[in-house]
Amino acid sequence: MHLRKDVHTDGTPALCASCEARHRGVCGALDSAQLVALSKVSRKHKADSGAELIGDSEPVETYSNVLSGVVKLSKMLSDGRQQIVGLQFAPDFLGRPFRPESAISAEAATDVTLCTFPKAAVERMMRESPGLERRLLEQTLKELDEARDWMVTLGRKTAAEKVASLLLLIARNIDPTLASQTGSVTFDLPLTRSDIADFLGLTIETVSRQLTKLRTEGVISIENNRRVIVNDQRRLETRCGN
Amino acid sequence: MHLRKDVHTDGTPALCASCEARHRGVCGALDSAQLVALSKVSRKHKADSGAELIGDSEPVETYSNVLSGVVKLSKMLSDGRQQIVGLQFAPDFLGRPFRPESAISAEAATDVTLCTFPKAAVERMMRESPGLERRLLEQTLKELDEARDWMVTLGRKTAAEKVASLLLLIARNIDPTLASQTGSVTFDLPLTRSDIADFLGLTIETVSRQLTKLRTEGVISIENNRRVIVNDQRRLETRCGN
DNA sequence: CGGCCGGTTGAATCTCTTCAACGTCCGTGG
DNA sequence: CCACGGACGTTGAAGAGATTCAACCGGCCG
Repeated sequence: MHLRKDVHTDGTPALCASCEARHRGVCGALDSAQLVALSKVSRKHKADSGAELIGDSEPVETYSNVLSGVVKLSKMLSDGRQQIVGLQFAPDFLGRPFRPESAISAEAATDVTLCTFPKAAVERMMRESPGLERRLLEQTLKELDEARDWMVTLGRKTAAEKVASLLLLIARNIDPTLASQTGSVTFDLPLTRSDIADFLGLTIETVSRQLTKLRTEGVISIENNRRVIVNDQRRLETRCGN
Repeated sequence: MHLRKDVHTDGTPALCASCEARHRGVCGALDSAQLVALSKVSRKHKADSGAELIGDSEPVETYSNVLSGVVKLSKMLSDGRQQIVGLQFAPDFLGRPFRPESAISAEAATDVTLCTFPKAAVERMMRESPGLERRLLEQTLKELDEARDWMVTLGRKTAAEKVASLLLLIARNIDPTLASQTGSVTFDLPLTRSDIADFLGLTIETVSRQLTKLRTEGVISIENNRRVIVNDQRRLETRCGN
């Protein structure tokens, strides 16, 4: 492993010292002085799995960075049908700039750690620091790319391909250090079968059947219904239809 | 109708004088001097229906504004299955900042008029003018909202609801002056049955059947396979599942 | 212990797809 | 001028894939 000087270390607030959002997240656009200012009004806190972070069409007074865990973004039709429209992993930015209220709801899929800022503070900083706006634009473009990728999955893939695609998506995001490995990966599913169904546009029964199919075919192993071992990522990739 | 002074009229380049993108599009963020500078390197031109505007994973040297017509954005799986992931109407901005190549392909769904700029010119202007970056962020957020809305349609709606949703989407975008009217709307479908199928994640046969169903039920009328008359927008809305 | 939640599995059902035939429009060329 | 072919669209019948409904299992908590 190659060691190098961390250019961000000097004068960094304690709160931010070990924060991933300062490197790969939006806070990476801020200098020490700005970090100090923002850290004064920010709050690091935990939320349990299932906690509602942003309610549908409810005024939002804060933005957050996801520091650990997984947040699911979802939309619902009036009759209760639900669709998860995105998953957020550390160090994603959570919130919808320029809108008083969100059109989607955000819920903790697992226990999560968040760093939460008042909306006004972030927006003031956006005006002062074009770099922050740039980062936000980049994150938004990334999310747009992901959303469009997922539209292909939803519209054109079979149930088997959908499930394989989701496993690969999670494997690649849950622990980014293992990203695009070729070998085996192990992780705890951050989603229930019901969540998975809502993300894939399927029913829980179909999800269950496809998972057991992948298991009996030796592509994955499952322990305790939640822990998944992808025996060979490449083999999983071939089942994604891409 | 209320008349008011157009604050943008002074010193505007001839090319931009009547351009919708100067009001509702990204160019609205630019002052006269910037418009003049940009107009010197921009080119207004037409493309026929079916023309490929941005190829999949092909380097992109330009950005464009859509001035008239409809552009479809699509992605394809390796075996040829296709999904349209977005439609762009005037005055949408076309292009993917910060990426040397696009992950999607853009094709003229109808005859279109574009105003095209060199990538470098826009990016320089983005650095000089935070307002432009802001506009771009807003457009990107709008596209993200639309993409997520469509994910619900793809994942959770029935074929009938999908077709109704698409008709409403087009009715609301094709002529924005008629937006959210309650009465009847008439327009030419900018998409073939095949395009519609690729946007909705269906087959052309299913699309055709659902359209005839809407027709026989009196919700819409169809002339020449392309011209659609929505007899009552509210009745169409009730069939969208939202 | 009993009930509930999350998950799995089986059988019947249904929606959408697939395959095939047919109709219309339109430009081309004999 | 009309015949031909292709692009686009509609319709019908058969088939597949996912859903629905139901039963069942194991773990957890009051």
